[in-house]
Amino acid sequence: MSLVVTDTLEDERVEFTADGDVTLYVCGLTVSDDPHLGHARLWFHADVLHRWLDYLGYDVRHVENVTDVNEKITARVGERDEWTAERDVAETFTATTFDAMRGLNLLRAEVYPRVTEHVPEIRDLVETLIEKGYAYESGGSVYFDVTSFDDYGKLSNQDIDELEAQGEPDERSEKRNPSDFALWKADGVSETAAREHAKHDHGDAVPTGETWESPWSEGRPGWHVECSAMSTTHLGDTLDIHMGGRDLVFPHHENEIAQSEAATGETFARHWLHVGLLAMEGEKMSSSIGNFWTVPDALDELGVNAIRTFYAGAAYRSEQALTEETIAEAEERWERLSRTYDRAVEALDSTESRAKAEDGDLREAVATARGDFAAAMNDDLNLREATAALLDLTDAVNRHVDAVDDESDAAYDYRALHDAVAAFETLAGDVLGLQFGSATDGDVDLAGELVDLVLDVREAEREAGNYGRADDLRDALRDVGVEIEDGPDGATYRFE
RNA sequence: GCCAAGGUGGCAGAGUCUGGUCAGACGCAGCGGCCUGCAGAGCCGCCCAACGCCGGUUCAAAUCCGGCCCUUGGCUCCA
Repeated sequence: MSLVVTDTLEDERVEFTADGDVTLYVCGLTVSDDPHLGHARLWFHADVLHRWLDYLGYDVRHVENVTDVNEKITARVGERDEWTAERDVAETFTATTFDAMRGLNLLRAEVYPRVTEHVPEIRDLVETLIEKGYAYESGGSVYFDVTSFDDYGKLSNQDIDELEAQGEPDERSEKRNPSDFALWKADGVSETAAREHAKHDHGDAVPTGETWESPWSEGRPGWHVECSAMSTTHLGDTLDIHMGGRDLVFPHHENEIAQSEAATGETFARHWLHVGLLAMEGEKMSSSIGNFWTVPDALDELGVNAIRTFYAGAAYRSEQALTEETIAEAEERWERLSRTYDRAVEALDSTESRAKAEDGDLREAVATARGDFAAAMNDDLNLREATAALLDLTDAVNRHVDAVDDESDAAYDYRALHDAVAAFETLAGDVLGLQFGSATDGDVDLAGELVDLVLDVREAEREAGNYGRADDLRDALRDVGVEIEDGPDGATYRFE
């Protein structure tokens, strides 16, 4: 059973194969603002792919770029007092991006290359393209001649003759063909661009951004060439997997292929995986239209596990709807997994747990869940099916624990529960990146002891028949985020 | 206008490559039951019902072919 993925270039499902190493390049993001849940969807799916490849035994070399040279970044210079240059803005949002990534429990990439660090490699690549006849200098800028690269359009099925002119009017006049794209741009950011993208009024002090020396002009790298230069620098001429948002297929990824393959003569990426966009109430999740939910806000409100469970609710290649309903569903699914995990661990630790007890149904359910999970993951990373396999296992665990609780002389099947817990930890934990168990820091320990005290009081009230008083205590605890559940062996609680 | 991805039950979301075994699994919402002082959690059962529209091919079409409608993304550096 091997991994099958949907490859945009082949336009079909293909079997993924690689020798021991896998190189994975992900088009990260432009650090011009706080990242939102749309960006995080790509990160999540790249992360789960990375985790699944790890699980399959590959050695994954994962690189994710950070674009820190951009008109939108420049446009924000001066918006805060400490933002005196493009780099200041970029540093602020690079930091919030890394915080967000850590908060989402993403595996670290091997490298997060930044454009500002790779200008020499970018210049070299542009020079190579000029030498080989694929690019030309014009007015201090350098453009890629799309008619010189026969395969141009193969990823997005674009026809050069059908494409409309790209770029500003003054840029178009410098180009040989309307669809030629810039590899190097003379001068800094234009005043119109800086004003257009700005969220504040620049007045007379319009920032122009950073510029670098080059054989053609003092200027800035083009918008597509950075990914070609950085991926090749860190992962070599041919990538195993290139991942990105579907909105980048054209022109960004198309242009990356043209630049890289023209320069090296090698296949740039063996597989192209594109993640569908996140739709928020029918609208694309984008900072430009205002319905904007940042990762830090979402982490505060929902927590990492509900967010990751939400993303696991739809295939990477499909669009996914972000609505109150779909978020609520994800929270329920996560709660169910988490509660069952806690219940299994508790049963495992209890004195009712026996090495010789045996529940054949539970043992079979664990094996089935593992098999179904792997089959779903290999089937183009079908995360909803994979999660369903885990939820089937929750049924079996709960049935087992219920059955034992109902009979005073029965015992938990230690071995089966141990297997079930291990399956949750490996598949939901390691592969899906969910984090079981509540925090165990000092604050929570103290809170737990206090809750126990309140529960003792409540139990006394219940025994005295003062149910109204008992319910008041339960409601009060819920108000501060502690959920009480009465069970056969007394009340248990969970921190929400 | 051109390119791309989609349109499946109340919601969400597989299946389309390889026509029949699947209109599947899981979850949410809803209904009934067990359990419970009540609630929650958990378990069991139910949920009559959906393949955008029109035509074609076929013994057989969600699936193949043709046309049309609609949504989203891209063609202005946006995951």
